[in-house]
Amino acid sequence: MKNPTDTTRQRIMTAAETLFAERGFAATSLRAIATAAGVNLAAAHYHFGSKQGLLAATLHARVTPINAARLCALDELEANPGAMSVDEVMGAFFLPFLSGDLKGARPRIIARIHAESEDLMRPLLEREFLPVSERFIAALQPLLPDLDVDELRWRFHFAIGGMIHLLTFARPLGMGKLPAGVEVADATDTAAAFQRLQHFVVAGLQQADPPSVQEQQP
Amino acid sequence: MKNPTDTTRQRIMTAAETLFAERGFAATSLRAIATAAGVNLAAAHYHFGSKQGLLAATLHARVTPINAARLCALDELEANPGAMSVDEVMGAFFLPFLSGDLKGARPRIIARIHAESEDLMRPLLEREFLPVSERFIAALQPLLPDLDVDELRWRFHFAIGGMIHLLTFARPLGMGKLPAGVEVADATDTAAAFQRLQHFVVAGLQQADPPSVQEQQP
DNA sequence: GTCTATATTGGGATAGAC
DNA sequence: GTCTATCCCAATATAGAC
Repeated sequence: MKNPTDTTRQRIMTAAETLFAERGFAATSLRAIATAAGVNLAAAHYHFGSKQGLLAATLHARVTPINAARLCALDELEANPGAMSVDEVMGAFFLPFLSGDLKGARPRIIARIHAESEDLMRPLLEREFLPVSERFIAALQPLLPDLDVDELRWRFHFAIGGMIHLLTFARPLGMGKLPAGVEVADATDTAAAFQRLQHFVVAGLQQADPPSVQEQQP
Repeated sequence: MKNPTDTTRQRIMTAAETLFAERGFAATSLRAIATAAGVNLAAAHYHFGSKQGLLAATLHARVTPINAARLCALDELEANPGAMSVDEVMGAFFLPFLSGDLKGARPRIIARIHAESEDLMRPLLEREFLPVSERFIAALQPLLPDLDVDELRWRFHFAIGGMIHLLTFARPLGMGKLPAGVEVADATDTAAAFQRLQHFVVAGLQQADPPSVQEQQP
C-alpha cells in the first residue's frame, strides 16, 4: 500500500480501496486514507476533488478490468453459439474472481458499493455494472428459451446476490468467516468457493419455470 | 414514525430503523434520528447508552419475531419428519418475509447489518442470526443426505445472499429497483419475489454434489 | 504537485437543571 | 425521564505558500 514507486494518485487509490472495502464509504475518512497511503490529506482533494470522486475513481479502476474479462470470455463463447451452456456463461461472469489478484480484501469494494445508501450507490452501479449485466442476461436468454424473461432477470440477480455475499464474507477475499462457520482460508479455497457458487446458481437458473414441480431430485 | 401514542423509546427505535435501513449505520447521525422521531437528542443516549446500543436494540426488536416465526414453522414441519422437503424448510425460512409488515424499507436493516464493518457486524450477526441458521442447516442435512456438509453450508449461505440482495433492492421492501430493471412494485410483488427466490435456492440446494454433470437440463 | 494551516460544519456524548 | 447547553473531537474541504 505504501510502495514508494507508485505515484501519489495510485497510492491514494490503493489505500482508499482497502479502507472502503473494509469499513464502507461513510465510516472511512479521507484522513485515514491519506495516512494509510502515506500522503498528505490535501493531495486526495487535489487528485480526486472529493471523497465521492475518490470512491468513483477507485471503483472504476477495479471494475474496468473485471468487465473486460467478462465480456472477452463471453465473446469467445458466442463465437460458436451452438456449444454454449448456462454453466459456461456464468463461468464467464465469475471468471475474474477465479483467477484474479484476489489475495486481499480489496475486491470487496464491489460488494460494499451495493450496500451504500441509494444516492451514492445507484449511479455507480448503473454506470459500472448495468451494461455488462444486460449483456449476460441477453446471452442467457436463448439458452433458457422456456423461461420467462422477468423470471430470468430475477434469477440472475439472485446469482449476483450470492456473489456479493461471497465477496463480503469469504476470507481472504473479504474480511471474515461466514457467520455459520464457512471459511475461505486461502486463494485455492477462494476459487473453490466461486466454483460452488457457480454450480449453485446454474442449478437455480436452469430450474423449470413455472415453479410447479417442487420435490424433484436431480 | 411520529405516532404520539408511542413511547419515546419506541419512537426512537422506529426512526432509527428507518434511517439505518436507508442510509446505513455510519451515515446516520443520532441527531437525524432524534429529529425524525420528534424527540430530544439526549433521550437517545438516555435510553440506549450509545449509537451502537441503539442499533443493537433496533435490530434485535426486528429480528426476534422473525426468528420466532422461522423456528415455529420449522417445528411444525419437524412434527412429521417423513413428509418434510427442502422446499418446505426454505419456505419456513423465508416465511416472515412473505406475510409480514414489510410495506416500508425498515426490514432492509437486516440486509444493512450484513454490510457494516466487521467489528460492528460480527457480534450482531452471531447473536441474532447464527443459532437459527444452524438449526435450519441441521434440518436440511437429512433431506440432502448425499450432500457434503461443507457444501450444504456454502449453499445455505448463497441462499442468504440472495435474500439479502432482495431485501436490499426490492421496492417497497428496500428502496430501489434492481440495477437491471427488476422491480417490486407492491406488496403482492414482494411475496412473489420471495417465491421466486425460494424456487431458485431450492434448485441450487438440491443440485447433485459433486458438480460433475454440468449440462443437464431439468 | 505538495505542503501547512485553517475555515466550517457536524458528530457522539455528557452535565446538570427541572 | 426530559430538556438546554456544551464539551470535545473529527470530518470535508479550501486557501495560499512553496
